[in-house]
Amino acid sequence: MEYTVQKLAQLAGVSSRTLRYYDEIGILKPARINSSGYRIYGQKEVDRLQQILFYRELGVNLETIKDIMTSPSYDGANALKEHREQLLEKRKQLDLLISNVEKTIASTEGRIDMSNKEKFEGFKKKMVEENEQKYGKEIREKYGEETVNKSNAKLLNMSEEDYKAVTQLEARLWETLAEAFKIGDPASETAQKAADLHKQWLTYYWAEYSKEAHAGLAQMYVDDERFTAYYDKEQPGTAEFLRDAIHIYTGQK
Amino acid sequence: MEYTVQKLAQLAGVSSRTLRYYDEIGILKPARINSSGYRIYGQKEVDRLQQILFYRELGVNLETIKDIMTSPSYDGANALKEHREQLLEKRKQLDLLISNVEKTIASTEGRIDMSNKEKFEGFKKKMVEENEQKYGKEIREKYGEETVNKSNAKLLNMSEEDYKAVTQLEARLWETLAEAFKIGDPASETAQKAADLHKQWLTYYWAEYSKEAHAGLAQMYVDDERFTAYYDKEQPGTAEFLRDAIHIYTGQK
DNA sequence: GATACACCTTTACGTCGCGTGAAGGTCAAT
DNA sequence: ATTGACCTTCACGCGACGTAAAGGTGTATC
Repeated sequence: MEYTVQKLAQLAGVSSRTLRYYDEIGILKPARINSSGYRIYGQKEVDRLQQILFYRELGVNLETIKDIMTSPSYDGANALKEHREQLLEKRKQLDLLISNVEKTIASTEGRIDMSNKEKFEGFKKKMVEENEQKYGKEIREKYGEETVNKSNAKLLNMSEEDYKAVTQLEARLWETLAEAFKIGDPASETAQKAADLHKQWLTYYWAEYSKEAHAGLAQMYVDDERFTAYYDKEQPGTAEFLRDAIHIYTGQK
Repeated sequence: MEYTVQKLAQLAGVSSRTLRYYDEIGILKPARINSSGYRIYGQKEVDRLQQILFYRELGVNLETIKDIMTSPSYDGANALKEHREQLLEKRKQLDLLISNVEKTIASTEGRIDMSNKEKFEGFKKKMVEENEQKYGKEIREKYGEETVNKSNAKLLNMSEEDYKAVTQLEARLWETLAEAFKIGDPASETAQKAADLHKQWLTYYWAEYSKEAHAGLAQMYVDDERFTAYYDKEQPGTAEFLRDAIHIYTGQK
């Protein structure tokens, strides 16, 4: 079965403009162009569009969708399983919102008390996800598409549980780093502990860890003002110190 | 408890830019501006922001949110009840998508057959809603904010069931209209039946029906080329015929 | 073959809801 | 006074299309 633009648009519930745009940006090319110059889509494109719409529904931007789906490691069957997991996550968030609105109703009726913080339960999760997407972009600019495609795919799998774990890792990293800085030796046991915590933190963002990449990222913390500022905010010199500790940890120095 | 921009932004999980933008477009004004020119938000604004975020979560554009919330008939407690209903609807749609992805997985594993149409179940609903929002805008341009605010509020309450009913009404309207046109008399029983069906169709979009508004809309069908084209697509002259039938129905002629 | 209508193409400008940054002011702790 | 966090306004840019113009194609009907 073949489809021209409007036929496929109607089938999928998108606009023909969307399909032309997707062709233009290379995310969904037609199977062929007929003698009149018309786009002709086939079964493969139907299935691909479905996947795109799932990613879109999950809030993934088109550039990232394209990266993921053009990666050699992309596997349609696995992607579907991931979509399912993400959709279940999304439903959890929606359940949070439903619970929130029900509590708010009870609160306005004077049945319960509700803090201002609770009033935004379920909305906040979104912001966290957006920040994580943004951070992924920073890494891309430094390390290229291949690494980041993988990390984005992994990123989308991060559960609430993982997120908590990451947050805790980060907190421990800061503590350990501050302590190690006081000791003053990037080779100390404490500093090496910090480097290890940093590695563990990274494994939540990187699908594959390598010492080279770790060392390179540490160098970036010192070379890039924004990262330096971030790490030095509590104690100037922290970015350099962490870079040194990581270089020792990874055997680059 | 009072909040400056960042405090409220953090509480709610939005950006400070968002809050400034909301002030700028008049959707969420601060309680006051302090002597330094800083925006200061209070409890009322916290609650209002929560409502805005619920509407936003439900896909309502900011202009419409503003209209709804500034309408004299706006009632925060009722809005919360509506949010709840809409969120439950949204969950139904999400369940459709989850069901879809599960079926697609089963299909790729060869366990079931799945049509291309089924592959887009759950995505299509969205497009319908978007079209309805757009249509609401058409009416606004002709009838002003007051009527449309109410119709938008009603629009958001439209359930799947209502939607089906509307679709069926529309189908019957077209049938009856075609039949009445053949008879050729806008005063005929059939034509009056069509006008009545049209009224019933309208009650899904208008919170309040009036004969004047109905007659005015019918005139608009003839005056505005786009509506005329829509009604004349199967039989030229249909827009005028329907206008006449409605004028008789509403006693305007 | 001509006509009408629905659909196709490309090009191009615009919209919405912010994100980002610049330039400069304010607050609070040291 | 200094520093760092936060505030303001202004302004440009972005992603994902929506809309329209100008012109070509397919199909049914006369």
